Amino acid sequence: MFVIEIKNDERIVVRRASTEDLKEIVYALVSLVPMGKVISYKAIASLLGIHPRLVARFMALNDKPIIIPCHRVVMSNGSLGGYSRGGKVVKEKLLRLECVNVVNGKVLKEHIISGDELLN
DNA sequence: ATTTGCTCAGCTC
DNA sequence: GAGCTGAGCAAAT
Repeated sequence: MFVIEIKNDERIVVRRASTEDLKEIVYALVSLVPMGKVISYKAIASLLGIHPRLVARFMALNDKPIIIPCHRVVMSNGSLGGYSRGGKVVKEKLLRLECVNVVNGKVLKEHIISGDELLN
């Protein structure tokens, strides 16, 4: 993954994406997930060619708790995964508020979108 | 459904 | 630089 940067003097530089870059990109992607849908850590990770755990880490760091809907990111098998602010219980409640069905601690398949669908 | 082994970026020392 | 720790994954059981 690379980023293209345009400097003030109009020079263009291409460099490998730094951790900070990736973090921003991940947040941007997550905020694209619509209400009533969720996406997996893995889907995001494979879009960017990074490890799913790194995506999870970025969620945990989470600068902007409300603005970035990290509750819409779940495990690839539908299990909830974690949530730093209140745990799974809160995460599940938030999802329910958005009309996402959670059964036995798992999000139903129909709500899970792929990376491709996200980029539509 | 549950256990097991793999993973790799970040954190700590 | 080496070792530990996960908001995970996938295969085997």
